[in-house]
Amino acid sequence: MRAPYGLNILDNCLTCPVREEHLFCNLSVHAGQRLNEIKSTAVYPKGAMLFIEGQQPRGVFLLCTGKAKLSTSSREGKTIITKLSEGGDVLGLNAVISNRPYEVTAEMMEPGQANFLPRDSFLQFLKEYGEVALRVAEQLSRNYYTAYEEIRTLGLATSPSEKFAKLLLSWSTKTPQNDGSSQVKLTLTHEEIAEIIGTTRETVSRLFSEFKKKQLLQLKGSTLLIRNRTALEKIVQS
Amino acid sequence: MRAPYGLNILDNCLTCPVREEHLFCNLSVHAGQRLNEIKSTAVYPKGAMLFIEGQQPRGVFLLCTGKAKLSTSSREGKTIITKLSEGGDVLGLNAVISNRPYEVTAEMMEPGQANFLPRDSFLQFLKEYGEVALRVAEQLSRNYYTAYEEIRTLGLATSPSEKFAKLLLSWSTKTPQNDGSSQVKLTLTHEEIAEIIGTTRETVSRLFSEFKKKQLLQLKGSTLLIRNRTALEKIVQS
DNA sequence: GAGGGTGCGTGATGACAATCACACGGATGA
DNA sequence: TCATCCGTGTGATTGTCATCACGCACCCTC
Repeated sequence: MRAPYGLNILDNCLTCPVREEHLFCNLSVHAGQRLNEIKSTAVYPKGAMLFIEGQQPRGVFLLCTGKAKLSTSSREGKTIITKLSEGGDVLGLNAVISNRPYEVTAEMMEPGQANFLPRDSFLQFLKEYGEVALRVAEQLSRNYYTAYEEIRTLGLATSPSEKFAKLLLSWSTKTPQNDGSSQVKLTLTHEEIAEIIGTTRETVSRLFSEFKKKQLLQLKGSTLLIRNRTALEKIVQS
Repeated sequence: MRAPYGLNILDNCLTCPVREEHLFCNLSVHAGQRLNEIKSTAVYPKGAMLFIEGQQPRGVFLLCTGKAKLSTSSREGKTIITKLSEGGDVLGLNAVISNRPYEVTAEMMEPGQANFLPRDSFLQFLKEYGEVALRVAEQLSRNYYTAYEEIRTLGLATSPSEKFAKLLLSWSTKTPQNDGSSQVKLTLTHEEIAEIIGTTRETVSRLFSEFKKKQLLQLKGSTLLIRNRTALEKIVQS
Protein backbone atom coordinates (compact mmCIF):
# COMPACT_ATOMS: atom_id res chain seq x y z
CA MET A 1 0.00 0.00 0.00
CA ARG A 2 1.33 3.39 -0.98
CA ALA A 3 0.71 6.75 0.60
CA PRO A 4 -1.65 8.85 -1.50
CA TYR A 5 -0.27 12.22 -2.43
CA GLY A 6 -0.89 14.44 0.54
CA LEU A 7 0.32 12.10 3.24
CA ASN A 8 3.95 12.22 2.26
CA ILE A 9 6.48 13.66 4.63
CA LEU A 10 7.60 16.00 1.90
CA ASP A 11 4.23 17.69 1.72
CA ASN A 12 4.93 19.47 4.95
CA CYS A 13 7.79 21.00 3.13
CA LEU A 14 5.80 22.51 0.36
CA THR A 15 8.38 23.46 -2.18
CA CYS A 16 10.31 20.25 -1.88
CA PRO A 17 10.99 18.88 -5.35
CA VAL A 18 9.85 15.32 -5.67
CA ARG A 19 12.19 13.00 -7.48
CA GLU A 20 11.56 9.53 -8.71
CA GLU A 21 14.54 8.14 -6.93
CA HIS A 22 13.95 10.13 -3.80
CA LEU A 23 14.59 8.33 -0.57
CA PHE A 24 11.33 9.19 1.13
CA CYS A 25 8.90 9.20 -1.73
CA ASN A 26 6.29 6.51 -2.18
CA LEU A 27 6.68 5.04 1.24
CA SER A 28 3.91 3.04 2.82
CA VAL A 29 1.34 5.02 4.80
CA HIS A 30 2.68 3.82 8.11
CA ALA A 31 6.28 4.57 7.28
CA GLY A 32 5.37 8.04 6.05
CA GLN A 33 3.44 8.83 9.19
CA ARG A 34 6.23 7.56 11.37
CA LEU A 35 8.72 9.74 9.51
CA ASN A 36 6.52 12.78 10.01
CA GLU A 37 6.55 12.17 13.74
CA ILE A 38 10.32 11.98 13.79
CA LYS A 39 11.20 14.96 11.67
CA SER A 40 11.57 18.61 12.64
CA THR A 41 11.81 21.45 10.16
CA ALA A 42 13.97 24.55 10.31
CA VAL A 43 14.99 27.47 8.13
CA TYR A 44 18.64 28.25 7.67
CA PRO A 45 20.28 31.52 6.54
CA LYS A 46 23.02 31.77 3.97
CA GLY A 47 26.29 30.61 5.41
CA ALA A 48 24.68 28.36 8.02
CA MET A 49 26.47 25.11 8.69
CA LEU A 50 24.17 22.10 8.86
CA PHE A 51 27.07 20.07 10.15
CA ILE A 52 30.82 20.22 10.21
CA GLU A 53 33.44 17.71 9.14
CA GLY A 54 34.56 15.65 12.10
CA GLN A 55 31.46 16.16 14.26
CA GLN A 56 29.68 13.14 15.66
CA PRO A 57 26.61 12.44 13.53
CA ARG A 58 23.52 14.01 15.09
CA GLY A 59 21.14 13.05 12.33
CA VAL A 60 20.13 13.28 8.73
CA PHE A 61 19.13 16.47 6.91
CA LEU A 62 16.61 16.44 4.15
CA LEU A 63 17.20 19.60 2.16
CA CYS A 64 13.96 21.13 0.91
CA THR A 65 14.86 24.50 -0.54
CA GLY A 66 18.10 26.37 -1.00
CA LYS A 67 21.49 25.10 -1.99
CA ALA A 68 24.25 23.70 0.13
CA LYS A 69 27.88 22.96 -0.58
CA LEU A 70 29.64 19.95 0.84
CA SER A 71 33.33 20.41 1.39
CA THR A 72 36.32 18.93 3.14
CA SER A 73 39.57 20.59 4.13
CA SER A 74 43.10 19.65 4.96
CA ARG A 75 44.86 20.93 8.03
CA GLU A 76 46.78 23.44 5.96
CA GLY A 77 43.53 25.04 4.91
CA LYS A 78 43.18 23.73 1.42
CA THR A 79 39.52 23.02 0.72
CA ILE A 80 37.73 20.98 -1.89
CA ILE A 81 34.04 21.13 -2.62
CA THR A 82 32.84 17.63 -3.29
CA LYS A 83 29.18 18.25 -4.03
CA LEU A 84 26.61 20.96 -4.53
CA SER A 85 23.30 19.87 -3.05
CA GLU A 86 19.86 21.08 -3.98
CA GLY A 87 16.32 20.56 -2.78
CA GLY A 88 15.53 16.88 -2.38
CA ASP A 89 19.00 15.79 -1.40
CA VAL A 90 19.68 13.86 1.77
CA LEU A 91 22.69 15.05 3.72
CA GLY A 92 24.65 13.26 6.39
CA LEU A 93 23.24 9.84 5.61
CA ASN A 94 26.58 8.04 5.44
CA ALA A 95 27.76 9.35 8.76
CA VAL A 96 24.51 8.40 10.48
CA ILE A 97 24.36 4.92 9.04
CA SER A 98 27.95 4.06 9.82
CA ASN A 99 28.07 6.06 13.04
CA ARG A 100 31.25 7.80 12.04
CA PRO A 101 31.94 11.54 12.17
CA TYR A 102 30.52 13.59 9.33
CA GLU A 103 33.04 13.31 6.53
CA VAL A 104 32.14 16.73 5.10
CA THR A 105 30.99 20.17 6.10
CA ALA A 106 27.57 21.17 4.80
CA GLU A 107 27.14 24.91 4.38
CA MET A 108 24.09 26.71 3.02
CA MET A 109 24.97 28.76 -0.05
CA GLU A 110 21.62 30.47 -0.03
CA PRO A 111 18.85 30.54 2.59
CA GLY A 112 16.72 27.44 2.66
CA GLN A 113 14.65 24.98 4.60
CA ALA A 114 15.51 21.48 5.75
CA ASN A 115 13.97 18.61 7.67
CA PHE A 116 16.06 17.09 10.41
CA LEU A 117 15.82 13.44 11.42
CA PRO A 118 17.68 12.69 14.66
CA ARG A 119 20.04 9.77 14.48
CA ASP A 120 18.52 7.46 17.04
CA SER A 121 14.92 7.71 15.93
CA PHE A 122 16.00 7.45 12.32
CA LEU A 123 17.94 4.24 12.91
CA GLN A 124 15.09 2.84 14.97
CA PHE A 125 12.78 3.71 12.13
CA LEU A 126 14.99 1.85 9.67
CA LYS A 127 14.93 -1.24 11.84
CA GLU A 128 11.15 -1.14 11.92
CA TYR A 129 10.80 -0.60 8.19
CA GLY A 130 13.09 -2.92 6.31
CA GLU A 131 11.71 -1.69 3.01
CA VAL A 132 13.17 1.71 3.72
CA ALA A 133 16.52 0.26 4.72
CA LEU A 134 16.85 -1.08 1.21
CA ARG A 135 15.99 2.35 -0.15
CA VAL A 136 18.68 3.78 2.07
CA ALA A 137 21.13 1.27 0.66
CA GLU A 138 20.21 2.40 -2.82
CA GLN A 139 20.70 6.03 -1.87
CA LEU A 140 24.07 5.20 -0.35
CA SER A 141 25.17 3.49 -3.50
CA ARG A 142 24.13 6.55 -5.48
CA ASN A 143 26.25 8.65 -3.15
CA TYR A 144 29.03 6.21 -3.76
CA TYR A 145 28.80 6.62 -7.50
CA THR A 146 28.96 10.37 -7.14
CA ALA A 147 32.06 10.01 -4.99
CA TYR A 148 33.53 7.67 -7.55
CA GLU A 149 32.93 10.12 -10.33
CA GLU A 150 34.82 12.61 -8.23
CA ILE A 151 37.70 10.18 -7.88
CA ARG A 152 37.81 9.70 -11.61
CA THR A 153 37.84 13.44 -12.15
CA LEU A 154 40.58 14.09 -9.64
CA GLY A 155 42.65 11.05 -10.46
CA LEU A 156 42.35 10.63 -14.19
CA ALA A 157 41.93 14.15 -15.52
CA THR A 158 45.34 15.72 -15.22
CA SER A 159 45.05 19.26 -16.47
CA PRO A 160 42.83 21.94 -14.94
CA SER A 161 41.32 22.65 -18.35
CA GLU A 162 40.13 19.07 -18.56
CA LYS A 163 38.46 19.25 -15.17
CA PHE A 164 36.99 22.63 -15.98
CA ALA A 165 35.53 21.32 -19.22
CA LYS A 166 34.11 18.37 -17.32
CA LEU A 167 32.45 20.69 -14.84
CA LEU A 168 30.96 22.82 -17.58
CA LEU A 169 29.60 19.72 -19.25
CA SER A 170 27.98 18.56 -16.03
CA TRP A 171 26.24 21.92 -15.80
CA SER A 172 25.34 21.89 -19.42
CA THR A 173 23.60 18.52 -19.34
CA LYS A 174 21.23 19.82 -16.71
CA THR A 175 19.91 22.56 -18.98
CA PRO A 176 20.03 21.36 -22.57
CA GLN A 177 18.84 23.66 -25.35
CA ASN A 178 17.67 22.60 -28.75
CA ASP A 179 20.72 23.98 -30.56
CA GLY A 180 23.28 22.13 -28.45
CA SER A 181 24.15 25.08 -26.27
CA SER A 182 22.85 25.69 -22.76
CA GLN A 183 22.42 28.45 -20.23
CA VAL A 184 23.31 28.32 -16.57
CA LYS A 185 22.99 30.91 -13.85
CA LEU A 186 26.49 31.18 -12.48
CA THR A 187 26.23 31.45 -8.73
CA LEU A 188 29.72 30.35 -7.86
CA THR A 189 32.80 32.51 -7.45
CA HIS A 190 36.00 31.61 -9.25
CA GLU A 191 37.36 30.66 -5.88
CA GLU A 192 34.59 28.10 -5.37
CA ILE A 193 35.01 26.70 -8.84
CA ALA A 194 38.69 26.33 -8.08
CA GLU A 195 37.79 24.35 -4.97
CA ILE A 196 35.60 22.07 -7.02
CA ILE A 197 38.16 21.21 -9.65
CA GLY A 198 41.12 21.35 -7.31
CA THR A 199 43.11 24.25 -8.66
CA THR A 200 43.67 27.92 -7.85
CA ARG A 201 41.47 30.94 -8.33
CA GLU A 202 43.87 32.49 -10.83
CA THR A 203 43.86 29.41 -12.98
CA VAL A 204 40.08 29.45 -13.09
CA SER A 205 40.12 33.09 -14.18
CA ARG A 206 42.55 32.22 -16.93
CA LEU A 207 40.46 29.23 -17.94
CA PHE A 208 37.43 31.47 -18.36
CA SER A 209 39.41 33.84 -20.58
CA GLU A 210 40.84 30.98 -22.58
CA PHE A 211 37.48 29.26 -23.08
CA LYS A 212 35.86 32.55 -24.07
CA LYS A 213 38.56 33.11 -26.64
CA LYS A 214 37.98 29.61 -27.99
CA GLN A 215 34.25 30.34 -28.30
CA LEU A 216 33.43 27.58 -25.87
CA LEU A 217 31.47 29.80 -23.56
CA GLN A 218 30.12 33.30 -23.14
CA LEU A 219 29.22 35.41 -20.13
CA LYS A 220 26.35 37.89 -19.92
CA GLY A 221 26.25 39.22 -16.42
CA SER A 222 25.98 36.13 -14.28
CA THR A 223 24.47 34.05 -17.05
CA LEU A 224 26.83 31.48 -18.44
CA LEU A 225 26.24 30.37 -21.99
CA ILE A 226 27.89 27.09 -22.90
CA ARG A 227 28.22 27.17 -26.63
CA ASN A 228 30.04 24.13 -27.85
CA ARG A 229 29.42 20.88 -26.03
CA THR A 230 31.23 18.69 -28.51
CA ALA A 231 34.39 20.78 -28.30
CA LEU A 232 34.25 20.50 -24.52
CA GLU A 233 33.89 16.75 -24.79
CA LYS A 234 37.01 16.66 -26.92
CA ILE A 235 38.94 18.52 -24.25
CA VAL A 236 37.74 16.07 -21.63
CA GLN A 237 38.90 12.97 -23.43
CA SER A 238 41.98 14.58 -24.90
CA MET B 1 18.70 -15.88 16.93
CA ARG B 2 22.27 -16.11 15.72
CA ALA B 3 23.86 -18.84 13.66
CA PRO B 4 26.21 -20.96 15.74
CA TYR B 5 29.70 -21.17 14.33
CA GLY B 6 29.59 -23.81 11.67
CA LEU B 7 26.47 -22.72 9.89
CA ASN B 8 27.96 -19.56 8.49
CA ILE B 9 28.28 -19.17 4.77
CA LEU B 10 31.93 -18.45 5.24
CA ASP B 11 32.64 -21.85 6.65
CA ASN B 12 32.37 -23.37 3.22
CA CYS B 13 35.27 -21.21 2.36
CA LEU B 14 37.65 -22.48 4.92
CA THR B 15 40.37 -19.93 5.04
CA CYS B 16 38.07 -16.97 4.87
CA PRO B 17 39.13 -14.46 7.49
CA VAL B 18 36.23 -13.52 9.71
CA ARG B 19 35.91 -9.89 10.57
CA GLU B 20 33.73 -8.27 13.15
CA GLU B 21 32.26 -5.89 10.65
CA HIS B 22 31.87 -8.50 7.99
CA LEU B 23 28.72 -8.34 5.96
CA PHE B 24 27.74 -11.96 6.30
CA CYS B 25 28.88 -12.83 9.78
CA ASN B 26 26.46 -13.43 12.61
CA LEU B 27 23.44 -13.74 10.45
CA SER B 28 20.36 -15.57 11.66
CA VAL B 29 20.27 -19.29 10.95
CA HIS B 30 17.72 -18.92 8.22
CA ALA B 31 19.52 -16.11 6.47
CA GLY B 32 22.79 -18.01 6.58
CA GLN B 33 21.24 -21.13 5.10
CA ARG B 34 19.55 -19.12 2.40
CA LEU B 35 22.85 -17.48 1.49
CA ASN B 36 24.52 -20.85 1.27
CA GLU B 37 21.91 -21.96 -1.23
CA ILE B 38 22.49 -18.90 -3.37
CA LYS B 39 26.25 -18.85 -3.49
CA SER B 40 28.64 -20.64 -5.78
CA THR B 41 32.36 -20.89 -5.22
CA ALA B 42 35.18 -20.70 -7.72
CA VAL B 43 38.94 -20.47 -7.84
CA TYR B 44 40.58 -17.76 -9.91
CA PRO B 45 44.14 -17.59 -11.25
CA LYS B 46 46.38 -14.58 -11.07
CA GLY B 47 45.29 -11.97 -13.55
CA ALA B 48 41.69 -13.17 -13.67
CA MET B 49 39.10 -10.43 -13.95
CA LEU B 50 36.15 -10.89 -11.59
CA PHE B 51 34.38 -8.12 -13.43
CA ILE B 52 35.24 -5.22 -15.69
CA GLU B 53 34.39 -1.56 -15.47
CA GLY B 54 31.27 -0.80 -17.47
CA GLN B 55 29.82 -4.31 -17.45
CA GLN B 56 26.26 -4.80 -16.30
CA PRO B 57 26.32 -6.11 -12.73
CA ARG B 58 26.02 -9.89 -12.69
CA GLY B 59 26.37 -10.28 -8.95
CA VAL B 60 28.42 -9.83 -5.84
CA PHE B 61 31.79 -11.45 -5.16
CA LEU B 62 32.85 -12.41 -1.70
CA LEU B 63 36.61 -12.68 -1.79
CA CYS B 64 37.87 -15.53 0.39
CA THR B 65 41.57 -15.87 -0.34
CA GLY B 66 43.96 -14.02 -2.58
CA LYS B 67 44.23 -10.36 -3.33
CA ALA B 68 42.47 -8.29 -5.94
CA LYS B 69 43.02 -4.79 -7.21
CA LEU B 70 40.17 -2.50 -8.10
CA SER B 71 40.96 0.00 -10.79
CA THR B 72 39.40 2.40 -13.21
CA SER B 73 40.80 3.82 -16.43
CA SER B 74 40.28 6.74 -18.72
CA ARG B 75 39.89 6.34 -22.45
CA GLU B 76 43.46 7.48 -23.01
CA GLY B 77 44.68 4.53 -20.99
CA LYS B 78 45.58 6.21 -17.75
CA THR B 79 44.68 3.91 -14.88
CA ILE B 80 44.20 4.45 -11.17
CA ILE B 81 44.00 1.72 -8.58
CA THR B 82 41.38 2.70 -6.05
CA LYS B 83 41.55 -0.21 -3.67
CA LEU B 84 43.46 -3.36 -2.85
CA SER B 85 41.08 -6.02 -1.61
CA GLU B 86 41.85 -8.99 0.57
CA GLY B 87 40.04 -11.99 1.93
CA GLY B 88 36.72 -11.02 3.49
CA ASP B 89 36.01 -8.10 1.20
CA VAL B 90 32.79 -7.84 -0.75
CA LEU B 91 33.22 -6.75 -4.34
CA GLY B 92 30.66 -5.34 -6.72
CA LEU B 93 28.12 -4.54 -4.06
CA ASN B 94 27.45 -0.98 -5.16
CA ALA B 95 26.84 -1.91 -8.75
CA VAL B 96 24.45 -4.69 -7.78
CA ILE B 97 22.47 -2.61 -5.32
CA SER B 98 22.06 0.36 -7.61
CA ASN B 99 21.84 -1.71 -10.79
CA ARG B 100 24.44 0.35 -12.57
CA PRO B 101 27.46 -0.93 -14.45
CA TYR B 102 30.43 -1.97 -12.36
CA GLU B 103 32.34 1.23 -11.67
CA VAL B 104 35.68 -0.58 -11.40
CA THR B 105 37.60 -3.51 -12.78
CA ALA B 106 38.45 -6.22 -10.25
CA GLU B 107 41.57 -8.19 -11.13
CA MET B 108 43.14 -10.95 -9.07
CA MET B 109 46.71 -10.09 -8.12
CA GLU B 110 47.37 -13.57 -6.85
CA PRO B 111 45.35 -16.77 -7.21
CA GLY B 112 42.42 -17.03 -4.84
CA GLN B 113 38.93 -18.20 -4.14
CA ALA B 114 35.68 -16.29 -4.14
CA ASN B 115 31.99 -16.86 -3.56
CA PHE B 116 29.64 -15.52 -6.16
CA LEU B 117 26.11 -14.35 -5.37
CA PRO B 118 24.05 -13.74 -8.51
CA ARG B 119 22.32 -10.40 -8.61
CA ASP B 120 18.70 -11.47 -8.72
CA SER B 121 18.82 -14.02 -5.95
CA PHE B 122 20.89 -11.68 -3.84
CA LEU B 123 18.41 -8.81 -4.18
CA GLN B 124 15.54 -11.20 -3.51
CA PHE B 125 17.39 -12.37 -0.44
CA LEU B 126 17.77 -8.80 0.77
CA LYS B 127 14.07 -8.17 0.40
CA GLU B 128 13.33 -11.26 2.47
CA TYR B 129 15.82 -10.40 5.17
CA GLY B 130 15.53 -6.73 6.10
CA GLU B 131 18.14 -7.20 8.83
CA VAL B 132 20.72 -7.96 6.17
CA ALA B 133 19.67 -4.96 4.08
CA LEU B 134 20.70 -2.73 6.93
CA ARG B 135 24.02 -4.54 7.13
CA VAL B 136 24.43 -3.93 3.44
CA ALA B 137 23.73 -0.26 4.01
CA GLU B 138 26.46 -0.22 6.63
CA GLN B 139 28.87 -1.93 4.27
CA LEU B 140 28.04 0.57 1.55
CA SER B 141 28.71 3.46 3.85
CA ARG B 142 32.07 1.92 4.72
CA ASN B 143 32.82 1.71 1.02
CA TYR B 144 31.80 5.31 0.78
CA TYR B 145 34.23 6.35 3.49
CA THR B 146 37.03 4.56 1.72
CA ALA B 147 36.14 6.37 -1.48
CA TYR B 148 36.05 9.62 0.42
CA GLU B 149 39.47 9.03 1.85
CA GLU B 150 40.62 8.54 -1.71
CA ILE B 151 39.08 11.85 -2.70
CA ARG B 152 40.87 13.58 0.13
CA THR B 153 44.15 12.02 -0.92
CA LEU B 154 43.77 12.92 -4.57
CA GLY B 155 42.24 16.33 -4.02
CA LEU B 156 44.00 17.71 -0.98
CA ALA B 157 47.47 16.22 -1.10
CA THR B 158 49.22 18.05 -3.87
CA SER B 159 52.68 16.61 -4.18
CA PRO B 160 53.47 12.99 -5.04
CA SER B 161 55.70 12.76 -1.98
CA GLU B 162 52.75 13.59 0.24
CA LYS B 163 50.62 10.89 -1.32
CA PHE B 164 53.48 8.42 -1.19
CA ALA B 165 54.03 9.12 2.48
CA LYS B 166 50.32 8.67 3.08
CA LEU B 167 50.41 5.30 1.35
CA LEU B 168 53.40 4.15 3.36
CA LEU B 169 51.64 5.19 6.54
CA SER B 170 48.54 3.22 5.61
CA TRP B 171 50.74 0.16 5.15
CA SER B 172 52.64 0.82 8.29
CA THR B 173 49.56 1.02 10.52
CA LYS B 174 48.63 -2.49 9.49
CA THR B 175 51.85 -3.96 10.83
CA PRO B 176 53.01 -1.93 13.81
CA GLN B 177 56.22 -2.89 15.63
CA ASN B 178 57.10 -2.00 19.15
CA ASP B 179 59.82 0.46 18.17
CA GLY B 180 57.63 2.55 15.88
CA SER B 181 58.87 0.99 12.67
CA SER B 182 57.09 -1.65 10.68
CA GLN B 183 57.71 -4.28 8.03
CA VAL B 184 55.67 -4.90 4.93
CA LYS B 185 56.08 -7.41 2.15
CA LEU B 186 56.17 -5.29 -0.96
CA THR B 187 54.16 -7.08 -3.61
CA LEU B 188 53.46 -4.09 -5.83
CA THR B 189 55.53 -2.87 -8.74
CA HIS B 190 56.50 0.77 -8.94
CA GLU B 191 54.07 1.06 -11.79
CA GLU B 192 51.21 -0.12 -9.58
CA ILE B 193 52.19 2.20 -6.78
CA ALA B 194 52.19 5.01 -9.31
CA GLU B 195 48.66 4.07 -10.28
CA ILE B 196 47.60 4.19 -6.66
CA ILE B 197 48.94 7.63 -5.90
CA GLY B 198 48.28 9.02 -9.34
CA THR B 199 51.75 9.72 -10.64
CA THR B 200 54.29 8.11 -12.96
CA ARG B 201 56.52 5.11 -12.47
CA GLU B 202 59.65 7.24 -12.69
CA THR B 203 58.45 9.53 -9.95
CA VAL B 204 57.81 6.54 -7.71
CA SER B 205 61.34 5.27 -8.34
CA ARG B 206 62.72 8.67 -7.42
CA LEU B 207 60.53 8.80 -4.34
CA PHE B 208 61.96 5.50 -3.17
CA SER B 209 65.49 6.80 -3.61
CA GLU B 210 64.66 10.05 -1.89
CA PHE B 211 62.95 8.38 1.07
CA LYS B 212 65.80 5.91 1.44
CA LYS B 213 68.25 8.78 1.52
CA LYS B 214 66.17 10.49 4.18
CA GLN B 215 66.19 7.30 6.28
CA LEU B 216 62.44 7.02 6.07
CA LEU B 217 62.47 3.54 4.69
CA GLN B 218 64.73 0.65 3.80
CA LEU B 219 64.50 -2.21 1.36
CA LYS B 220 65.78 -5.75 1.91
CA GLY B 221 64.77 -7.78 -1.05
CA SER B 222 61.05 -7.36 -1.26
CA THR B 223 60.69 -6.51 2.41
CA LEU B 224 59.94 -2.89 3.02
CA LEU B 225 61.01 -1.48 6.36
CA ILE B 226 59.27 1.73 7.32
CA ARG B 227 61.55 3.37 9.80
CA ASN B 228 60.21 6.72 10.79
CA ARG B 229 56.48 7.07 11.09
CA THR B 230 56.53 10.50 12.66
CA ALA B 231 58.66 11.92 9.89
CA LEU B 232 56.23 10.51 7.36
CA GLU B 233 53.34 12.10 9.20
CA LYS B 234 55.10 15.44 8.97
CA ILE B 235 55.40 15.08 5.23
CA VAL B 236 51.72 14.27 5.00
CA GLN B 237 50.50 17.34 6.83
CA SER B 238 53.22 19.59 5.50
C1' DG C 1 74.49 -18.92 -23.01
C1' DA C 2 71.76 -16.11 -26.18
C1' DG C 3 67.71 -13.57 -26.48
C1' DG C 4 63.53 -11.34 -25.02
C1' DG C 5 60.52 -9.62 -21.58
C1' DT C 6 59.84 -7.00 -17.44
C1' DG C 7 60.89 -4.07 -13.76
C1' DC C 8 64.01 -0.59 -12.09
C1' DG C 9 67.30 3.67 -11.81
C1' DT C 10 68.42 8.10 -13.45
C1' DG C 11 69.72 11.96 -16.51
C1' DA C 12 68.01 15.94 -19.58
C1' DT C 13 64.41 18.70 -21.03
C1' DG C 14 60.22 21.30 -21.30
C1' DA C 15 55.59 22.53 -20.14
C1' DC C 16 52.50 24.01 -17.22
C1' DA C 17 50.39 25.59 -13.23
C1' DA C 18 51.20 27.50 -8.46
C1' DT C 19 52.65 31.50 -6.42
C1' DC C 20 53.31 36.34 -5.77
C1' DA C 21 52.06 40.78 -6.99
C1' DC C 22 49.24 44.40 -8.27
C1' DA C 23 45.45 46.93 -10.56
C1' DC C 24 40.63 47.50 -11.46
C1' DG C 25 35.57 47.72 -10.81
C1' DG C 26 31.54 47.27 -8.36
C1' DA C 27 29.24 46.71 -4.22
C1' DT C 28 28.34 48.28 0.53
C1' DG C 29 28.30 51.20 4.33
C1' DA C 30 29.81 55.01 7.29
C1' DT D 1 31.53 60.91 -1.08
C1' DC D 2 35.06 58.40 0.29
C1' DA D 3 36.88 54.08 2.37
C1' DT D 4 36.82 49.33 2.29
C1' DC D 5 36.12 44.83 0.92
C1' DC D 6 35.46 41.36 -2.30
C1' DG D 7 35.71 39.26 -6.62
C1' DT D 8 38.19 39.47 -10.68
C1' DG D 9 41.91 39.98 -14.56
C1' DT D 10 46.61 39.35 -15.82
C1' DG D 11 51.65 39.76 -15.79
C1' DA D 12 56.33 37.67 -14.20
C1' DT D 13 58.68 34.12 -12.04
C1' DT D 14 59.74 29.61 -10.37
C1' DG D 15 59.50 24.83 -9.04
C1' DT D 16 57.98 20.60 -9.97
C1' DC D 17 56.76 16.75 -12.38
C1' DA D 18 55.68 14.38 -16.76
C1' DT D 19 57.97 12.91 -20.59
C1' DC D 20 61.54 10.94 -23.32
C1' DA D 21 65.53 8.37 -23.40
C1' DC D 22 68.66 5.01 -22.26
C1' DG D 23 71.23 1.45 -19.60
C1' DC D 24 71.10 -2.17 -16.37
C1' DA D 25 69.74 -6.34 -13.75
C1' DC D 26 66.97 -10.14 -13.37
C1' DC D 27 64.33 -14.14 -14.81
C1' DC D 28 62.58 -16.93 -17.96
C1' DT D 29 62.78 -20.28 -21.96
C1' DC D 30 64.68 -22.28 -25.77
